[in-house]
Amino acid sequence: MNKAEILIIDDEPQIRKLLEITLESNDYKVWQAATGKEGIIMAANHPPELILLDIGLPDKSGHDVLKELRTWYAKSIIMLSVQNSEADIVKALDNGATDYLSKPFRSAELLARIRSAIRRNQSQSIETKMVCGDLEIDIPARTVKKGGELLKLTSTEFNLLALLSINEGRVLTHQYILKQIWGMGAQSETQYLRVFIRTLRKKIETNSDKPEHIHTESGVGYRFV
Amino acid sequence: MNKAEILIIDDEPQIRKLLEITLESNDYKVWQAATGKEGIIMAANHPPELILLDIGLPDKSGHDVLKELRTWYAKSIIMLSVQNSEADIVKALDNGATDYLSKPFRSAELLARIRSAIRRNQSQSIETKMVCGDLEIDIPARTVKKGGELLKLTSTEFNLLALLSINEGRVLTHQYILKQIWGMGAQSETQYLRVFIRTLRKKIETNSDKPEHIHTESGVGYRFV
DNA sequence: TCTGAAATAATAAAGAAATAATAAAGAATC
DNA sequence: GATTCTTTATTATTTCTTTATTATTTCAGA
Repeated sequence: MNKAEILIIDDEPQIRKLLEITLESNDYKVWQAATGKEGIIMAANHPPELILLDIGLPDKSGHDVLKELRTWYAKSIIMLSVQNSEADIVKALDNGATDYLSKPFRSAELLARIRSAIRRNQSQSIETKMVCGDLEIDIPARTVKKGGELLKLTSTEFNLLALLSINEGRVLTHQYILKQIWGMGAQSETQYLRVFIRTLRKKIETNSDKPEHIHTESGVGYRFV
Repeated sequence: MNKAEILIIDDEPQIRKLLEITLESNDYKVWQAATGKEGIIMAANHPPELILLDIGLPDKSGHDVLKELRTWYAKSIIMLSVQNSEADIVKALDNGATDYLSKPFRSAELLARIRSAIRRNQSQSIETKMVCGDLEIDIPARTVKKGGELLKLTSTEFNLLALLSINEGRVLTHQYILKQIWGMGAQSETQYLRVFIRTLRKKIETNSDKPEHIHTESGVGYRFV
């Protein structure tokens, strides 16, 4: 089996060294970047299985790097920060971080979180066929069945449903959904999204006035259940 | 197992004596300093697991000692204050104190606070998914479950609960919470906070008249337990 | 340690603002 | 030409903010 590749983006050499030793001795392949810019380039050239990203970078804040990465990088990103910056956590997680770890950290905990994050990457690609109540979604075949009967969805509708269902249970922000489905330019076109959510609900919900699958989180986004 | 070491910085000999007796009989190793200056030197030479710091010191104010310690000392600092000094307490918490106790204090409460503070030293990383009694808070997914059932919180309610729960056991001052959730401009809008605490309690507490999770610290702030 | 005034907190409720749902018509695409 | 997408306008809903009232806590003085 191939070693899973992990990219470390952190400006402190001793932290990078510590992470490198810990990770390589646990059979990961490690890549390193000292600045946000460098990290983004490395991730683009050679997308790793997981990124460890420090919040306090010299060139640009880790939050900005996170946002930039999240425009195209879908796998796990674990944020690292110094102690006592709880306010950063909610922000980072809102911007799409997978998890969060405060420095200094115990290596057992680091490894546990990395395993969990990588497992999540994989489950994303494995569970391509899912059953949610009366709904059956088959992503490779691009089909959706409700109560055994095939539904007719447009391409965009299907992409939207697939995105939501892969992230079952978690809230996806409007921004994130728009970026994923319509690309960078559409991030503020919330109205698009509403219209498509409407047509989707009409098709997949038994009663579209009382949606069971697609829940609205006012001010934030939508959640598939 | 080693005894945890606690440094007391207080000018009143009878208080030091009382603390010494209480703590040593509970299996802590106690160090003592009568002035701020002395305390800083002792802490530097031999960093303890926890510092108990009196706000009213003769040579320099406890606030200054706190600030100086916080430039390098990351572990817990519990402030001791006389009664009727909310302003001091708020100031101390905003300067990075872990907790506070008003003199005279009951020894059971002292010991409970010390245990909680020392526990926090040890688990330095912040959990993004936490279980508190019947509550389950998952920050990345933005979900809260009570007794296994999903609760419906608004965006602001969730942010508030996330902030409180990340700082479990600590008192967060009104000012701090307002700044974190509503931004700089809202620091004096204490009434906002009360209204949101109210709606949160209604949703997460079994009996909102007797809140188990969100405790009020009158004149100071709130504490999540 | 009790008591009452003052400060602080909790609560309810209504009005304002922000956000979301919906319908429907015009553009673009296949 | 039918389907799908985008835009606009309107209505509905949710959330936030403010105000007023009541309850609780704190603390000084007896």
